Amino acid sequence: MTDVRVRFAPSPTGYLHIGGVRTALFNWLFARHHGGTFVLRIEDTDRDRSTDEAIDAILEGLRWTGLDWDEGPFRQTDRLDLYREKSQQLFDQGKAYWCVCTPEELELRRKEAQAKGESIKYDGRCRDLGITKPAQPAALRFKSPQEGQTVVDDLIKGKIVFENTVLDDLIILRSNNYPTYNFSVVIDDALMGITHVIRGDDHVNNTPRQVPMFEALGYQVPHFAHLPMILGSDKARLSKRHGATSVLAYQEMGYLPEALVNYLVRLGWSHGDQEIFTIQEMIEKFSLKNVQSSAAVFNPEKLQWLNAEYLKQGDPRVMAELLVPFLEKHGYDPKGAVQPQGGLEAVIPHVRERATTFLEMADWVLPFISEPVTMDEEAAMKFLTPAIAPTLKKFAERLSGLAGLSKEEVDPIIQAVLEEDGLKMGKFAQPLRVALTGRTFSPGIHEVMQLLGKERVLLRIAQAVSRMGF
RNA sequence: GUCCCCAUCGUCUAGUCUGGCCUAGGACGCCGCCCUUUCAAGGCGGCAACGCGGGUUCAAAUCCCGCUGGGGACGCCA
Repeated sequence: MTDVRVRFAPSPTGYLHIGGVRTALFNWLFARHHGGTFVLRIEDTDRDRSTDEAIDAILEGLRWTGLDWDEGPFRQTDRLDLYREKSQQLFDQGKAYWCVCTPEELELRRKEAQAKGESIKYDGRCRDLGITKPAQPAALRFKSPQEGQTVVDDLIKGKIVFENTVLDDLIILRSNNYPTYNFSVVIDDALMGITHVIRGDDHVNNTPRQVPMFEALGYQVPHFAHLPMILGSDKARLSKRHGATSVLAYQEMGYLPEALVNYLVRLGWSHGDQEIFTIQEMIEKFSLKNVQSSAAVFNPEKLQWLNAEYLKQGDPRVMAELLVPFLEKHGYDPKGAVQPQGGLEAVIPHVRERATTFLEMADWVLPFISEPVTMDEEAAMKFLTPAIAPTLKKFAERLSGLAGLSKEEVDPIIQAVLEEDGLKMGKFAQPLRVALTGRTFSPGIHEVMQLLGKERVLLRIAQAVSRMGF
Protein backbone atom coordinates (compact mmCIF):
# COMPACT_ATOMS: atom_id res chain seq x y z
CA MET A 1 0.00 0.00 0.00
CA THR A 2 1.17 3.49 -0.79
CA ASP A 3 -0.48 6.64 0.40
CA VAL A 4 -2.05 7.37 -2.99
CA ARG A 5 -5.71 8.20 -2.49
CA VAL A 6 -8.03 9.10 -5.33
CA ARG A 7 -11.76 9.49 -5.63
CA PHE A 8 -14.62 9.37 -8.07
CA ALA A 9 -17.22 11.95 -7.14
CA PRO A 10 -20.32 11.86 -9.32
CA SER A 11 -23.38 13.97 -8.70
CA PRO A 12 -26.54 11.88 -8.60
CA THR A 13 -28.59 13.88 -11.08
CA GLY A 14 -28.90 11.13 -13.68
CA TYR A 15 -27.50 7.84 -14.82
CA LEU A 16 -23.80 7.03 -14.95
CA HIS A 17 -22.62 8.10 -18.36
CA ILE A 18 -19.68 7.09 -20.52
CA GLY A 19 -17.60 10.10 -19.56
CA GLY A 20 -18.13 9.35 -15.89
CA VAL A 21 -17.04 5.76 -16.34
CA ARG A 22 -13.87 6.89 -18.09
CA THR A 23 -13.09 9.27 -15.22
CA ALA A 24 -13.80 6.54 -12.68
CA LEU A 25 -11.70 4.09 -14.66
CA PHE A 26 -8.63 6.32 -14.79
CA ASN A 27 -8.90 7.01 -11.06
CA TRP A 28 -9.34 3.33 -10.38
CA LEU A 29 -6.38 2.35 -12.55
CA PHE A 30 -4.22 4.98 -10.91
CA ALA A 31 -5.15 3.70 -7.48
CA ARG A 32 -4.65 0.05 -8.39
CA HIS A 33 -1.38 0.74 -10.17
CA HIS A 34 0.01 2.46 -7.11
CA GLY A 35 -1.59 0.14 -4.60
CA GLY A 36 -3.56 3.09 -3.32
CA THR A 37 -7.13 3.70 -2.28
CA PHE A 38 -10.12 4.45 -4.49
CA VAL A 39 -12.84 6.42 -2.72
CA LEU A 40 -16.41 6.79 -3.96
CA ARG A 41 -18.16 9.98 -2.96
CA ILE A 42 -21.63 11.11 -3.94
CA GLU A 43 -21.85 14.86 -4.44
CA ASP A 44 -25.48 15.44 -3.71
CA THR A 45 -25.50 18.97 -2.36
CA ASP A 46 -27.94 20.05 -5.06
CA ARG A 47 -31.14 19.29 -3.20
CA ASP A 48 -33.40 19.83 -6.18
CA ARG A 49 -31.70 17.61 -8.69
CA SER A 50 -30.15 14.81 -6.65
CA THR A 51 -32.15 11.60 -6.37
CA ASP A 52 -31.74 8.25 -4.67
CA GLU A 53 -32.62 6.55 -7.94
CA ALA A 54 -29.63 8.22 -9.57
CA ILE A 55 -27.38 7.01 -6.77
CA ASP A 56 -28.61 3.47 -7.32
CA ALA A 57 -28.09 3.78 -11.05
CA ILE A 58 -24.54 5.03 -10.55
CA LEU A 59 -23.66 2.24 -8.14
CA GLU A 60 -25.20 -0.34 -10.43
CA GLY A 61 -23.30 1.03 -13.40
CA LEU A 62 -20.05 1.01 -11.48
CA ARG A 63 -20.62 -2.56 -10.33
CA TRP A 64 -21.33 -3.68 -13.87
CA THR A 65 -18.08 -2.21 -15.12
CA GLY A 66 -16.19 -3.93 -12.31
CA LEU A 67 -14.67 -0.75 -10.90
CA ASP A 68 -14.76 -1.55 -7.22
CA TRP A 69 -14.20 1.11 -4.61
CA ASP A 70 -12.34 0.78 -1.33
CA GLU A 71 -14.14 3.42 0.70
CA GLY A 72 -17.62 4.86 0.54
CA PRO A 73 -19.96 5.59 -0.95
CA PHE A 74 -19.92 8.74 1.15
CA ARG A 75 -22.76 11.17 0.71
CA GLN A 76 -22.09 14.84 1.12
CA THR A 77 -25.51 15.38 2.58
CA ASP A 78 -24.38 13.20 5.48
CA ARG A 79 -21.59 15.63 6.13
CA LEU A 80 -23.42 18.96 6.10
CA ASP A 81 -22.39 19.88 9.64
CA LEU A 82 -18.80 19.63 8.56
CA TYR A 83 -19.17 22.10 5.72
CA ARG A 84 -21.11 24.49 7.93
CA GLU A 85 -18.46 24.32 10.58
CA LYS A 86 -15.68 24.97 8.08
CA SER A 87 -17.51 27.82 6.41
CA GLN A 88 -18.09 29.37 9.84
CA GLN A 89 -14.38 29.05 10.44
CA LEU A 90 -13.63 30.97 7.27
CA PHE A 91 -16.13 33.65 8.29
CA ASP A 92 -14.60 33.93 11.74
CA GLN A 93 -11.20 34.36 10.19
CA GLY A 94 -12.46 37.11 7.93
CA LYS A 95 -11.94 34.96 4.84
CA ALA A 96 -15.61 34.81 3.97
CA TYR A 97 -18.50 37.25 4.10
CA TRP A 98 -22.28 37.34 3.94
CA CYS A 99 -23.82 38.37 0.69
CA VAL A 100 -27.43 39.51 0.61
CA CYS A 101 -27.77 39.82 -3.14
CA THR A 102 -30.68 37.66 -4.29
CA PRO A 103 -30.28 35.08 -7.04
CA GLU A 104 -32.64 37.17 -9.18
CA GLU A 105 -30.55 40.29 -8.76
CA LEU A 106 -27.39 38.41 -9.60
CA GLU A 107 -28.97 36.85 -12.66
CA LEU A 108 -30.12 40.27 -13.85
CA ARG A 109 -26.70 41.84 -13.36
CA ARG A 110 -25.05 39.00 -15.24
CA LYS A 111 -27.37 39.46 -18.17
CA GLU A 112 -26.82 43.19 -18.25
CA ALA A 113 -23.07 42.78 -18.08
CA GLN A 114 -23.17 40.22 -20.84
CA ALA A 115 -25.26 42.49 -23.02
CA LYS A 116 -22.75 45.29 -22.55
CA GLY A 117 -19.89 42.90 -23.18
CA GLU A 118 -18.51 43.42 -19.71
CA SER A 119 -17.09 40.91 -17.26
CA ILE A 120 -19.88 38.86 -15.76
CA LYS A 121 -18.14 38.02 -12.52
CA TYR A 122 -19.61 39.05 -9.18
CA ASP A 123 -18.85 42.69 -8.48
CA GLY A 124 -18.12 42.13 -4.80
CA ARG A 125 -20.61 44.70 -3.57
CA CYS A 126 -21.24 42.86 -0.28
CA ARG A 127 -17.58 42.17 0.36
CA ASP A 128 -16.98 45.11 2.68
CA LEU A 129 -20.46 45.50 4.12
CA GLY A 130 -19.34 43.74 7.29
CA ILE A 131 -22.61 41.88 7.77
CA THR A 132 -22.33 39.64 10.83
CA LYS A 133 -25.88 38.40 11.31
CA PRO A 134 -27.90 38.83 8.14
CA ALA A 135 -31.57 39.61 8.80
CA GLN A 136 -32.58 38.32 5.41
CA PRO A 137 -31.64 35.18 3.47
CA ALA A 138 -27.95 35.40 2.71
CA ALA A 139 -25.20 33.35 1.15
CA LEU A 140 -21.66 33.08 2.40
CA ARG A 141 -18.99 34.04 -0.10
CA PHE A 142 -15.30 33.18 -0.05
CA LYS A 143 -12.93 36.11 -0.44
CA SER A 144 -10.90 35.02 -3.42
CA PRO A 145 -7.46 36.58 -3.76
CA GLN A 146 -7.48 39.37 -6.29
CA GLU A 147 -3.76 39.87 -6.66
CA GLY A 148 -1.03 37.69 -8.05
CA GLN A 149 -1.46 34.39 -9.81
CA THR A 150 -2.60 30.89 -9.02
CA VAL A 151 -0.46 28.27 -10.67
CA VAL A 152 -1.71 24.74 -11.17
CA ASP A 153 0.87 22.12 -12.05
CA ASP A 154 -1.40 19.72 -13.84
CA LEU A 155 -0.09 16.17 -14.17
CA ILE A 156 -1.49 15.89 -17.67
CA LYS A 157 -1.51 19.40 -19.09
CA GLY A 158 1.51 20.83 -17.37
CA LYS A 159 1.72 24.24 -15.79
CA ILE A 160 -1.38 26.40 -16.06
CA VAL A 161 -1.26 30.01 -14.85
CA PHE A 162 -4.33 31.97 -13.84
CA GLU A 163 -4.42 35.65 -13.01
CA ASN A 164 -6.21 36.01 -9.71
CA THR A 165 -8.13 39.01 -11.02
CA VAL A 166 -10.35 36.60 -12.95
CA LEU A 167 -11.37 34.86 -9.73
CA ASP A 168 -14.88 35.34 -8.43
CA ASP A 169 -15.89 35.53 -4.78
CA LEU A 170 -17.59 32.16 -4.87
CA ILE A 171 -20.61 31.30 -2.80
CA ILE A 172 -19.58 28.53 -0.45
CA LEU A 173 -22.76 28.28 1.60
CA ARG A 174 -26.13 28.86 -0.01
CA SER A 175 -28.92 30.77 1.67
CA ASN A 176 -30.55 27.39 2.35
CA ASN A 177 -27.52 26.48 4.44
CA TYR A 178 -26.27 23.91 1.92
CA PRO A 179 -22.68 24.10 0.72
CA THR A 180 -21.88 24.55 -2.95
CA TYR A 181 -19.78 22.18 -5.02
CA ASN A 182 -16.59 24.22 -5.04
CA PHE A 183 -16.56 24.31 -1.26
CA SER A 184 -17.66 20.82 -0.30
CA VAL A 185 -15.26 19.33 -2.81
CA VAL A 186 -12.35 21.12 -1.16
CA ILE A 187 -13.35 20.10 2.35
CA ASP A 188 -13.85 16.48 1.35
CA ASP A 189 -10.76 16.15 -0.78
CA ALA A 190 -8.74 17.58 2.10
CA LEU A 191 -10.38 15.63 4.91
CA MET A 192 -10.51 12.38 2.98
CA GLY A 193 -6.80 12.73 2.33
CA ILE A 194 -7.13 12.72 -1.44
CA THR A 195 -3.64 12.98 -2.89
CA HIS A 196 -4.53 13.15 -6.58
CA VAL A 197 -7.62 14.78 -8.00
CA ILE A 198 -8.19 13.14 -11.37
CA ARG A 199 -11.24 14.59 -13.06
CA GLY A 200 -12.61 15.87 -16.35
CA ASP A 201 -11.18 18.72 -18.29
CA ASP A 202 -14.29 20.75 -17.61
CA HIS A 203 -12.99 21.31 -14.08
CA VAL A 204 -9.78 23.03 -15.10
CA ASN A 205 -11.30 26.42 -14.43
CA ASN A 206 -12.53 25.33 -11.02
CA THR A 207 -9.04 24.47 -9.90
CA PRO A 208 -7.71 28.02 -9.35
CA ARG A 209 -10.89 28.75 -7.41
CA GLN A 210 -10.42 25.74 -5.17
CA VAL A 211 -6.69 26.06 -4.54
CA PRO A 212 -7.02 29.30 -2.50
CA MET A 213 -9.64 27.59 -0.35
CA PHE A 214 -7.32 24.72 0.47
CA GLU A 215 -4.76 27.30 1.43
CA ALA A 216 -7.17 29.47 3.44
CA LEU A 217 -8.13 26.44 5.50
CA GLY A 218 -4.53 25.39 5.98
CA TYR A 219 -4.91 22.18 4.00
CA GLN A 220 -2.35 20.62 1.76
CA VAL A 221 -3.24 21.15 -1.90
CA PRO A 222 -3.60 17.83 -3.75
CA HIS A 223 -2.09 17.08 -7.16
CA PHE A 224 -4.41 17.67 -10.08
CA ALA A 225 -4.78 15.78 -13.34
CA HIS A 226 -7.40 16.87 -15.86
CA LEU A 227 -8.57 14.28 -18.34
CA PRO A 228 -9.50 15.25 -21.87
CA MET A 229 -13.20 15.29 -22.70
CA ILE A 230 -15.00 12.67 -24.69
CA LEU A 231 -16.78 14.17 -27.67
CA GLY A 232 -19.54 13.01 -29.96
CA SER A 233 -19.09 12.49 -33.68
CA ASP A 234 -19.80 16.19 -34.28
CA LYS A 235 -16.98 17.06 -31.88
CA ALA A 236 -19.39 18.53 -29.37
CA ARG A 237 -19.33 17.21 -25.86
CA LEU A 238 -20.81 13.72 -25.70
CA SER A 239 -24.47 13.94 -24.84
CA LYS A 240 -27.76 12.12 -25.23
CA ARG A 241 -28.28 13.27 -28.78
CA HIS A 242 -25.22 11.27 -29.80
CA GLY A 243 -27.06 8.10 -28.87
CA ALA A 244 -26.55 5.89 -25.87
CA THR A 245 -24.48 7.53 -23.16
CA SER A 246 -25.61 5.54 -20.14
CA VAL A 247 -23.30 2.64 -19.27
CA LEU A 248 -26.20 0.37 -18.53
CA ALA A 249 -27.55 1.00 -22.01
CA TYR A 250 -24.43 -0.75 -23.25
CA GLN A 251 -25.20 -3.69 -21.03
CA GLU A 252 -28.67 -3.83 -22.56
CA MET A 253 -27.24 -3.63 -26.06
CA GLY A 254 -25.18 -6.71 -25.31
CA TYR A 255 -21.74 -5.35 -24.66
CA LEU A 256 -19.28 -6.97 -22.30
CA PRO A 257 -18.08 -4.66 -19.52
CA GLU A 258 -14.49 -5.72 -20.25
CA ALA A 259 -14.87 -4.55 -23.83
CA LEU A 260 -16.34 -1.21 -22.81
CA VAL A 261 -13.59 -0.68 -20.28
CA ASN A 262 -10.95 -1.66 -22.83
CA TYR A 263 -12.43 0.77 -25.32
CA LEU A 264 -12.60 3.56 -22.78
CA VAL A 265 -9.06 3.09 -21.54
CA ARG A 266 -7.77 3.68 -25.07
CA LEU A 267 -9.75 6.89 -25.30
CA GLY A 268 -7.09 9.29 -24.11
CA TRP A 269 -4.54 6.76 -23.02
CA SER A 270 -2.22 4.46 -24.92
CA HIS A 271 0.61 2.05 -24.47
CA GLY A 272 2.42 1.96 -27.80
CA ASP A 273 0.43 0.09 -30.41
CA GLN A 274 -1.40 -2.20 -28.04
CA GLU A 275 -5.17 -2.25 -28.47
CA ILE A 276 -6.36 -5.09 -26.30
CA PHE A 277 -5.56 -5.18 -22.60
CA THR A 278 -6.56 -7.44 -19.80
CA ILE A 279 -7.51 -5.59 -16.63
CA GLN A 280 -4.25 -6.76 -15.12
CA GLU A 281 -2.26 -5.32 -18.03
CA MET A 282 -4.09 -2.02 -17.76
CA ILE A 283 -3.24 -1.78 -14.09
CA GLU A 284 0.39 -2.61 -14.70
CA LYS A 285 0.86 -0.29 -17.64
CA PHE A 286 -1.33 2.65 -16.70
CA SER A 287 0.36 5.96 -16.18
CA LEU A 288 -0.87 9.53 -16.29
CA LYS A 289 2.21 10.26 -18.34
CA ASN A 290 0.65 8.51 -21.31
CA VAL A 291 -2.65 10.28 -21.06
CA GLN A 292 -3.50 12.40 -24.08
CA SER A 293 -4.15 16.07 -23.51
CA SER A 294 -6.55 16.55 -26.39
CA ALA A 295 -10.20 15.55 -26.51
CA ALA A 296 -11.27 12.26 -28.10
CA VAL A 297 -14.26 11.41 -30.25
CA PHE A 298 -16.31 8.43 -29.13
CA ASN A 299 -16.36 5.87 -31.92
CA PRO A 300 -19.09 3.22 -31.52
CA GLU A 301 -17.69 1.13 -34.37
CA LYS A 302 -14.41 0.55 -32.65
CA LEU A 303 -16.21 -0.37 -29.46
CA GLN A 304 -18.21 -2.85 -31.48
CA TRP A 305 -15.05 -4.37 -32.91
CA LEU A 306 -13.54 -4.71 -29.45
CA ASN A 307 -16.70 -6.31 -28.15
CA ALA A 308 -16.58 -8.81 -31.00
CA GLU A 309 -13.00 -9.60 -30.08
CA TYR A 310 -13.98 -10.27 -26.48
CA LEU A 311 -16.92 -12.36 -27.60
CA LYS A 312 -14.58 -14.51 -29.68
CA GLN A 313 -12.15 -15.03 -26.81
CA GLY A 314 -14.55 -15.61 -23.96
CA ASP A 315 -15.32 -18.87 -22.20
CA PRO A 316 -18.32 -20.42 -24.01
CA ARG A 317 -19.95 -21.36 -20.72
CA VAL A 318 -19.79 -17.82 -19.44
CA MET A 319 -20.93 -16.46 -22.80
CA ALA A 320 -23.91 -18.82 -22.78
CA GLU A 321 -24.89 -17.65 -19.35
CA LEU A 322 -24.68 -14.00 -20.28
CA LEU A 323 -26.67 -14.66 -23.42
CA VAL A 324 -29.68 -16.13 -21.60
CA PRO A 325 -31.37 -12.79 -20.71
CA PHE A 326 -31.21 -11.76 -24.35
CA LEU A 327 -32.79 -15.03 -25.45
CA GLU A 328 -35.48 -14.80 -22.82
CA LYS A 329 -36.74 -11.70 -24.57
CA HIS A 330 -37.47 -14.01 -27.50
CA GLY A 331 -39.37 -16.43 -25.29
CA TYR A 332 -36.53 -18.80 -24.54
CA ASP A 333 -36.88 -20.95 -21.44
CA PRO A 334 -33.52 -22.12 -20.07
CA LYS A 335 -35.26 -25.12 -18.55
CA GLY A 336 -37.60 -25.75 -21.48
CA ALA A 337 -37.62 -28.69 -23.85
CA VAL A 338 -36.38 -26.86 -26.91
CA GLN A 339 -32.62 -26.80 -26.52
CA PRO A 340 -29.70 -27.11 -28.89
CA GLN A 341 -27.86 -30.44 -28.76
CA GLY A 342 -25.16 -30.03 -26.15
CA GLY A 343 -26.90 -27.04 -24.64
CA LEU A 344 -26.55 -23.36 -25.27
CA GLU A 345 -22.86 -23.62 -24.63
CA ALA A 346 -22.47 -25.78 -27.71
CA VAL A 347 -23.92 -23.10 -29.99
CA ILE A 348 -21.63 -20.32 -28.83
CA PRO A 349 -18.55 -21.33 -30.84
CA HIS A 350 -20.61 -21.29 -34.02
CA VAL A 351 -22.34 -17.96 -33.56
CA ARG A 352 -19.89 -15.79 -31.74
CA GLU A 353 -17.70 -14.93 -34.67
CA ARG A 354 -20.79 -13.82 -36.52
CA ALA A 355 -22.01 -11.45 -33.82
CA THR A 356 -20.64 -8.24 -32.38
CA THR A 357 -23.01 -8.06 -29.41
CA PHE A 358 -25.18 -10.41 -27.37
CA LEU A 359 -28.16 -8.81 -29.02
CA GLU A 360 -26.92 -10.00 -32.41
CA MET A 361 -25.79 -13.31 -31.01
CA ALA A 362 -29.27 -13.97 -29.70
CA ASP A 363 -30.61 -13.57 -33.20
CA TRP A 364 -28.16 -16.12 -34.54
CA VAL A 365 -29.16 -18.57 -31.84
CA LEU A 366 -32.88 -18.16 -32.47
CA PRO A 367 -33.26 -21.04 -34.96
CA PHE A 368 -31.91 -23.46 -32.37
CA ILE A 369 -34.08 -22.45 -29.46
CA SER A 370 -37.47 -22.14 -31.10
CA GLU A 371 -39.80 -24.74 -32.55
CA PRO A 372 -41.20 -24.56 -35.14
CA VAL A 373 -38.60 -22.48 -36.87
CA THR A 374 -39.57 -19.00 -37.94
CA MET A 375 -39.50 -18.98 -41.71
CA ASP A 376 -38.24 -16.01 -43.65
CA GLU A 377 -40.90 -15.97 -46.38
CA GLU A 378 -38.69 -14.27 -48.88
CA ALA A 379 -36.03 -16.92 -48.38
CA ALA A 380 -38.62 -19.68 -48.66
CA MET A 381 -39.97 -18.21 -51.86
CA LYS A 382 -36.58 -18.15 -53.42
CA PHE A 383 -35.10 -21.43 -52.26
CA LEU A 384 -37.87 -23.79 -51.19
CA THR A 385 -39.07 -24.43 -54.72
CA PRO A 386 -40.96 -27.56 -55.80
CA ALA A 387 -37.98 -28.50 -57.96
CA ILE A 388 -35.76 -29.16 -54.97
CA ALA A 389 -38.37 -30.94 -52.86
CA PRO A 390 -37.70 -34.49 -54.09
CA THR A 391 -34.00 -34.09 -53.44
CA LEU A 392 -34.61 -32.78 -49.92
CA LYS A 393 -36.99 -35.61 -49.26
CA LYS A 394 -34.57 -38.22 -50.50
CA PHE A 395 -31.83 -36.66 -48.40
CA ALA A 396 -34.00 -36.84 -45.29
CA GLU A 397 -34.82 -40.49 -45.91
CA ARG A 398 -31.17 -41.45 -46.17
CA LEU A 399 -30.36 -39.31 -43.18
CA SER A 400 -32.86 -41.12 -40.99
CA GLY A 401 -30.91 -44.33 -41.38
CA LEU A 402 -27.76 -42.76 -40.02
CA ALA A 403 -26.48 -43.36 -36.52
CA GLY A 404 -25.00 -39.90 -36.07
CA LEU A 405 -24.76 -36.59 -37.88
CA SER A 406 -21.03 -36.21 -38.17
CA LYS A 407 -19.60 -34.68 -41.31
CA GLU A 408 -18.03 -38.05 -42.11
CA GLU A 409 -21.42 -39.73 -42.04
CA VAL A 410 -23.47 -37.03 -43.73
CA ASP A 411 -21.14 -35.99 -46.53
CA PRO A 412 -21.34 -39.28 -48.50
CA ILE A 413 -25.11 -39.05 -48.40
CA ILE A 414 -25.09 -35.50 -49.73
CA GLN A 415 -22.67 -36.48 -52.49
CA ALA A 416 -24.76 -39.45 -53.47
CA VAL A 417 -28.01 -37.49 -53.56
CA LEU A 418 -26.44 -34.69 -55.56
CA GLU A 419 -25.02 -37.11 -58.07
CA GLU A 420 -28.26 -39.02 -58.48
CA ASP A 421 -30.26 -35.85 -59.01
CA GLY A 422 -27.60 -34.15 -61.10
CA LEU A 423 -27.20 -31.19 -58.77
CA LYS A 424 -24.30 -29.12 -57.55
CA MET A 425 -23.76 -28.40 -53.86
CA GLY A 426 -24.54 -24.73 -54.52
CA LYS A 427 -28.05 -25.65 -55.63
CA PHE A 428 -28.71 -27.82 -52.67
CA ALA A 429 -27.04 -26.12 -49.72
CA GLN A 430 -29.16 -22.99 -49.62
CA PRO A 431 -32.54 -24.76 -49.79
CA LEU A 432 -31.38 -27.11 -47.07
CA ARG A 433 -30.19 -24.17 -44.98
CA VAL A 434 -33.50 -22.39 -45.36
CA ALA A 435 -35.37 -25.56 -44.48
CA LEU A 436 -33.28 -26.04 -41.34
CA THR A 437 -32.94 -22.48 -40.09
CA GLY A 438 -35.61 -20.48 -41.90
CA ARG A 439 -32.91 -18.18 -43.18
CA THR A 440 -30.37 -17.78 -45.94
CA PHE A 441 -27.51 -17.33 -43.54
CA SER A 442 -26.39 -19.56 -40.71
CA PRO A 443 -23.41 -21.44 -39.36
CA GLY A 444 -22.16 -24.28 -41.55
CA ILE A 445 -24.70 -26.88 -42.61
CA HIS A 446 -23.04 -29.68 -40.67
CA GLU A 447 -22.85 -27.63 -37.51
CA VAL A 448 -26.47 -26.65 -37.89
CA MET A 449 -27.56 -30.26 -38.19
CA GLN A 450 -25.50 -31.35 -35.22
CA LEU A 451 -26.89 -28.55 -33.06
CA LEU A 452 -30.44 -29.37 -34.10
CA GLY A 453 -30.17 -33.12 -33.65
CA LYS A 454 -31.54 -35.70 -36.05
CA GLU A 455 -35.11 -35.52 -34.87
CA ARG A 456 -35.46 -31.80 -35.44
CA VAL A 457 -33.53 -31.94 -38.71
CA LEU A 458 -35.95 -34.49 -40.07
CA LEU A 459 -38.90 -32.56 -38.71
CA ARG A 460 -37.83 -29.34 -40.36
CA ILE A 461 -37.08 -30.91 -43.69
CA ALA A 462 -40.46 -32.59 -43.59
CA GLN A 463 -42.15 -29.30 -42.81
CA ALA A 464 -40.30 -27.57 -45.62
CA VAL A 465 -41.15 -30.30 -48.09
CA SER A 466 -44.78 -30.23 -47.13
CA ARG A 467 -45.06 -26.48 -47.54
CA MET A 468 -43.79 -27.02 -51.09
CA GLY A 469 -46.80 -29.20 -51.66
CA PHE A 470 -45.20 -32.62 -51.41
C1' G B 1 -17.37 39.10 -24.39
C1' U B 2 -13.53 37.25 -20.62
C1' C B 3 -10.49 33.23 -19.00
C1' C B 4 -8.48 28.29 -19.81
C1' C B 5 -7.19 24.04 -22.75
C1' C B 6 -6.14 21.56 -27.33
C1' A B 7 -4.29 20.65 -32.61
C1' U B 8 -0.65 13.68 -36.57
C1' C B 9 -5.04 9.54 -41.59
C1' G B 10 -12.70 10.07 -41.34
C1' U B 11 -11.92 8.11 -35.97
C1' C B 12 -8.59 6.21 -31.69
C1' U B 13 -3.50 6.78 -31.49
C1' A B 14 2.57 5.89 -31.87
C1' G B 15 6.33 9.34 -32.65
C1' U B 16 6.87 15.36 -29.59
C1' C B 17 9.54 15.95 -23.34
C1' U B 18 15.41 14.15 -24.76
C1' G B 19 15.24 17.62 -33.07
C1' G B 20 18.27 13.36 -37.25
C1' C B 21 16.53 6.09 -36.87
C1' C B 22 9.73 9.27 -40.06
C1' U B 23 9.90 7.78 -47.37
C1' A B 24 5.27 9.36 -40.36
C1' G B 25 3.98 3.29 -37.55
C1' G B 26 -0.39 0.56 -35.49
C1' A B 27 -5.78 0.01 -34.81
C1' C B 28 -11.17 0.85 -36.20
C1' G B 29 -13.87 1.87 -40.51
C1' C B 30 -13.77 1.79 -45.91
C1' C B 31 -12.18 -0.54 -50.77
C1' G B 32 -10.02 -4.87 -53.46
C1' C B 33 -8.32 -9.96 -53.67
C1' C B 34 -7.98 -14.95 -51.43
C1' C B 35 -10.56 -18.76 -48.60
C1' U B 36 -15.82 -20.43 -48.90
C1' U B 37 -22.42 -24.34 -49.61
C1' U B 38 -24.63 -18.97 -46.96
C1' C B 39 -23.38 -15.23 -43.39
C1' A B 40 -19.31 -14.31 -40.73
C1' A B 41 -14.44 -15.06 -39.08
C1' G B 42 -9.53 -15.39 -41.08
C1' G B 43 -5.34 -14.21 -44.60
C1' C B 44 -3.16 -10.69 -48.07
C1' G B 45 -3.13 -5.89 -50.22
C1' G B 46 -4.86 -0.69 -50.88
C1' C B 47 -6.77 4.45 -49.87
C1' A B 48 -5.86 7.97 -46.07
C1' A B 49 -2.69 12.65 -41.68
C1' C B 50 1.96 16.11 -39.28
C1' G B 51 -4.03 22.93 -39.83
C1' C B 52 -1.51 27.61 -41.91
C1' G B 53 2.49 31.25 -41.74
C1' G B 54 6.94 32.80 -39.79
C1' G B 55 11.37 31.83 -37.15
C1' U B 56 15.73 28.76 -34.59
C1' U B 57 18.96 24.86 -36.70
C1' C B 58 23.41 21.55 -40.96
C1' A B 59 18.53 19.15 -39.89
C1' A B 60 11.67 20.44 -37.41
C1' A B 61 5.76 16.22 -36.85
C1' U B 62 9.24 17.26 -32.77
C1' C B 63 11.72 23.76 -30.17
C1' C B 64 9.81 29.28 -30.29
C1' C B 65 6.17 33.10 -32.03
C1' G B 66 1.78 34.43 -34.57
C1' C B 67 -2.70 33.05 -37.01
C1' U B 68 -6.65 29.85 -37.81
C1' G B 69 -9.70 26.12 -36.18
C1' G B 70 -11.94 23.16 -32.27
C1' G B 71 -13.31 22.34 -27.17
C1' G B 72 -14.29 23.83 -22.13
C1' A B 73 -15.51 27.28 -18.17
C1' C B 74 -17.73 31.86 -16.60
C1' G B 75 -24.84 29.41 -11.67
C1' C B 76 -27.25 30.21 -4.37
C1' C B 77 -25.50 23.22 -10.86
C1' A B 78 -21.75 19.67 -10.26
